[in-house]
Amino acid sequence: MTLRLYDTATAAVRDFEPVHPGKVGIYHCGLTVQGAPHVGHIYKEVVFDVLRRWFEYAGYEVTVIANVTDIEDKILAKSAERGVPWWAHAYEFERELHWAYDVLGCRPPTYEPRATGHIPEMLEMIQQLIDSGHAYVAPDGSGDVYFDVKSWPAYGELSNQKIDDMEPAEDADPRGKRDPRDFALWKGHTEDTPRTASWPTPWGRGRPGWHLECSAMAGKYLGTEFDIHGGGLDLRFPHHENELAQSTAVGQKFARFWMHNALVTAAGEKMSKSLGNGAIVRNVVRRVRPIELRWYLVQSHYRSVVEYSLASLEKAATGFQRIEGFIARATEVTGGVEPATKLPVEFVAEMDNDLSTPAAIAVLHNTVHDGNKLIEDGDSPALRENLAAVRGMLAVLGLDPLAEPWVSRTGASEELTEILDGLVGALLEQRQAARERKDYAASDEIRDRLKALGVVVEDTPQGSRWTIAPHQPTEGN
RNA sequence: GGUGGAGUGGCCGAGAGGCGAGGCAACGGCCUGCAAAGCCGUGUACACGGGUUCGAAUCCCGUCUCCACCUCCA
Repeated sequence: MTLRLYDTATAAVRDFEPVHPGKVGIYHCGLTVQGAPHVGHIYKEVVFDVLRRWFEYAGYEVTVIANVTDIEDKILAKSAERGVPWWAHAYEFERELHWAYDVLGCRPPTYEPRATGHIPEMLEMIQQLIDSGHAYVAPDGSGDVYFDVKSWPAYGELSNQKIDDMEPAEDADPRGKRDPRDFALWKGHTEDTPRTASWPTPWGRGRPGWHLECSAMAGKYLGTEFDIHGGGLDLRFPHHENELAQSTAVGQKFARFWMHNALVTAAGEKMSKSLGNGAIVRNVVRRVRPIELRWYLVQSHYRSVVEYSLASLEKAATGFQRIEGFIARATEVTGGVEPATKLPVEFVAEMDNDLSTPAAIAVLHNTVHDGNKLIEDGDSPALRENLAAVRGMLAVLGLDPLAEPWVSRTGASEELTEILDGLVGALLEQRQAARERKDYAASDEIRDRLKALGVVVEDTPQGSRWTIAPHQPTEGN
């Protein structure tokens, strides 16, 4: 069974064949660091983190490049509004973004180039495009440089559109464009933006057009032909279309596969359209644990829209707790096992099938179900194998609760955990004594008081065990 | 106007011509002092109208609704 992936450019699932055997190069468009990331932003990162882990499971050496767009019109506008330098604004949200990636258990890319760090590469590319007749300096003296879409017959190939059918931007200022559909490679400096947001070029001072940075950086770090280019579906056009045009116009083969994750909606609308803070990652992880948010996102197929709501998120969290409960109990019974490095064939088949995480998760659930039955007979080789498989499957999704980063985020130091274990243990001994003398009022009171503190007590044939409730109860929605 | 995608049981969410994915919730049972957890069982869902077929959620035709993109977006 080979890995098959959906390619937006050809609108079909096909076998993945690496450019270089045993290696994979992935470029995915990072974020424009203009504001606090919401669930939709983080979805892209989770999707590509799972893809990367899956390639690694298959034994590939993976290089992941994800850019940071740190100079762009919105950044200039928003920073001006706040009265903060644009670079401080960008950096603040770059850090916020990294925090969000990290808290969701997304491993950092191999490298994360910033647009402002690649101006020379962009200028070189612009010159090549001008020399080959695919770009022109605006005749209005603005310093703008545009890509000439009419000069590139393949333009529209990625999004399957014909130039003549496209609706020209209504409100956009045509400035010095030959055709309204031409797009900016470089934007000439204007007096209403800070001079620090401009760089010298042969065509005058200015700043990068949005699309060019990705072409320049993908080529620099992954080569003129690489395996996968990804991003949110909303980037397909114009961003990725334009990247493709630029890069192929300078003679590169560029990406073999284009992968686009579906968007996250809230109340039926694309998340970035619906304002409000409810979906900002930093706020969401106050309601559910980050691992539960990740689980929720991994539960749907990456090409299906995720209709976000706190209610469905909390239900998903309950489902994950079932799995965690099994892992905790099975680990107690077996003394713990390492996650499997060879996963169940059904799971592998689903993941190989264009990352069918929902079906793969069904396999995971079935395995947990079997494990819950095995656990009744105590420790056994079958149970160990089962637990290893469950953890292995979760690991590849970035969700093994006993692996980093989750395991070290229990929130308490080892000393405190020991103290707590001692205290709860003492109470449980008292409760057990009460139960033995059939003083159930006393025994239930201990259990109730612990529960009120967030400590859940369960009686098992092996004795009473306690766990900390996964999250503080939330009131309302 | 152009290009794509979606509508599945109370909820979430796969599947893409024939054996009831899976989860959450609910109900009954087992276990338990009672719980919790787990296990066993309970469901006749595929937007609507036609058609093709022995057989359609899946294919075809038509209709409705929703979403995304068309140079700011993950």
